[in-house]
Amino acid sequence: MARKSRRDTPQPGAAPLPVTVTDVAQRAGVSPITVSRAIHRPERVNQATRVRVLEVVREMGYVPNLLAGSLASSRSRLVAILLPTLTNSPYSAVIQAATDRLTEAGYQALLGPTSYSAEKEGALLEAILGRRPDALVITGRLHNPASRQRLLGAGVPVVEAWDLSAQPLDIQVGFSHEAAGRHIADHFFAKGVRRVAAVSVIDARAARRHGSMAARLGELGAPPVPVEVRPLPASWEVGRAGLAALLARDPQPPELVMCSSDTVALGVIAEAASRGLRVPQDLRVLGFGDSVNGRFAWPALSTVSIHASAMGIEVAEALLRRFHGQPTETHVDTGFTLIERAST
Amino acid sequence: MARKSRRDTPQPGAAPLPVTVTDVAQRAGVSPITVSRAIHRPERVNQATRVRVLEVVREMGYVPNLLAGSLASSRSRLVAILLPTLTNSPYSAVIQAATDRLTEAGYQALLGPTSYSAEKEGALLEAILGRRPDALVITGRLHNPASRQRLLGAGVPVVEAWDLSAQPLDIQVGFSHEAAGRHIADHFFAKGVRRVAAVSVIDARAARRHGSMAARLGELGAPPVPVEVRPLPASWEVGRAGLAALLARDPQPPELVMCSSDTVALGVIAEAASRGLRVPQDLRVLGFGDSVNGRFAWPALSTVSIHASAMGIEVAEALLRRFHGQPTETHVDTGFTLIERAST
DNA sequence: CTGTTAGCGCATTCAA
DNA sequence: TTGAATGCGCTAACAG
Repeated sequence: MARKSRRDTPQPGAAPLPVTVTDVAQRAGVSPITVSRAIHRPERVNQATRVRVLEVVREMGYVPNLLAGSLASSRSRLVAILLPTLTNSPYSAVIQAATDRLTEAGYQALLGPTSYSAEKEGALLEAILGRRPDALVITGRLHNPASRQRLLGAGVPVVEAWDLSAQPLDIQVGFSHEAAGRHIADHFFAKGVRRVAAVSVIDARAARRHGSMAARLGELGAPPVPVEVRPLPASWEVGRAGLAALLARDPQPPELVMCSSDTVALGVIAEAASRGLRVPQDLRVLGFGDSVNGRFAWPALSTVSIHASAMGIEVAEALLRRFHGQPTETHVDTGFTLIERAST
Repeated sequence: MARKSRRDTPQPGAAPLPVTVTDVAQRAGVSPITVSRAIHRPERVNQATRVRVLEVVREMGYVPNLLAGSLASSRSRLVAILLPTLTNSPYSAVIQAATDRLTEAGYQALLGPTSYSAEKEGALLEAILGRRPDALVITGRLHNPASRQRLLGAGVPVVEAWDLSAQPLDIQVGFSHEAAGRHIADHFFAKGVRRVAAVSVIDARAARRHGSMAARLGELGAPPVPVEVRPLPASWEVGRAGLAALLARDPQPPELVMCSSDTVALGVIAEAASRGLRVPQDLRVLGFGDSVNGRFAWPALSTVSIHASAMGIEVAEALLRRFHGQPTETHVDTGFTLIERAST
């Protein structure tokens, strides 16, 4: 025979069974569905009934089982967010903001770190899709192209956050690296800066930035931009060695060094200091990301801020609109801001 | 009448319904339970059957609905991890390691940022418990004491990660701030260091560390330890102002400045540099957390490393043991290591 | 080794 | 405004 309900014969020694709608309903003298409504659609329940039911809910410590609720309603109120890693993620501020907003709206974030082999990425995706999230947010890149296909087939809204690229899966929220590069060129050219160099780690996005900057400077008539590219990870050492290499090529320091990140920029500043070069008088330094300054209060680092909070909120808002059946734009540019501090 | 199955009359225009066990079972010519077993307990299924079923699974792109599975089995394979915030969390490395290990073992991490009002913390907990996690991991502190009660009542294993405190909820994995303080005292005293000062943000844990260090130094016969305590957040500025204040009190620099974090320590180093004090020749500087060096390759910062990865793995292992019904220690000390770099 | 039966806890649908 | 019946998709328990 099949199993009998665990609730039929309450074992004395057994662990206390979690309270269910039915338990609450019995105590309150109503049907289970009325309890459900009292919680989720209070306006559709008679005031007196509602008060009584909610009182029982409180005193019994009832916590609705969202697994059951999700299964029954086919809405999990779960938004899965893929990110490369929890530590040192440039996306964490975006994710934090998105999570906050989604939480307000009654959704929960399910975070999935993808920084494994492309093979394990598949397993992760499977595990995530198995929870039937109402949407997916991707930050960083998917290693496995098959994963993209799988997402498309899942019939779930997908937001790609951070940068705007050519092949959107569904919704994109981010900024344009090319626009950032051009903006930097225009800004400093207008200030009279001509001789510009770049120090960067090996990174396709960083390359798009300094590539666009160099191209724009070329259009404006500035001299070519020497670029020092060095292997990951981004560290102070990259900046130090980068500036050293630039100066080895040409002893006259550039007027501006554009860096692939704030961390690298700090290294450039350190190297400049050790050579007696004053920042910004002798050498301007531009970082990227505004990820360092807030934490370390370094006054001499200019940077490009990418509006992480605004971006996260846009991610959430776009999804909420989609959930509510409202029309959704597929391309949200949250822009960036060039922040000048003492160094420039 | 009650609703009819959505599957009864497949609407032509409707979204494609997700594949279910039943769909797979029919195609493979077996019963649903056999499909379930082929996936989760392959060893209990005939080789030929299994191969055939898994083939159908693949070709139909079947992704098991974990909501339904969890509901039926009362095991969600979800481990909820509470953390203060995603950004700049000192716990992120611990969480990353724990998540990795849990993922390997077939569990998923559900992250919940608690950095809201104590009131919202209750709502977050409710939302999390509603997913019926198999365990909870807490990093940082719960704002609301009522939350602790709620957790105890939930009948779910709880791990408190990071530090060892007096009142364990269930399992604790971490290190002792007092032991760290004493270790620092013993270590530097043995090296002949006597005049020690501390710069710290307002933080109970940091206070436990420098308090223990000062007490131990007192026992050893060293002079009293002046302490500069400043408001959060921890920044370079704290370290700069802290050292300046110490030197204002006593122009002769201490032999060692113990800082509440690496960030603060970098500020002390910067301030020392600006005053022409050599680190470590004139002044040794000790940070805490080893959170900065890996990213910024700063060679002159000694620190206390708290073994975040090991800690995260211990968190996961403790839970896995508990899940498997094995005896669980309630107090795992993952220790710390004093890392000396050029600055000391 | 495989199948049958029933139930996990809730929300949807329809009826009263 | 409230309730009854039923199904969401899966797995535990037992029978064969």
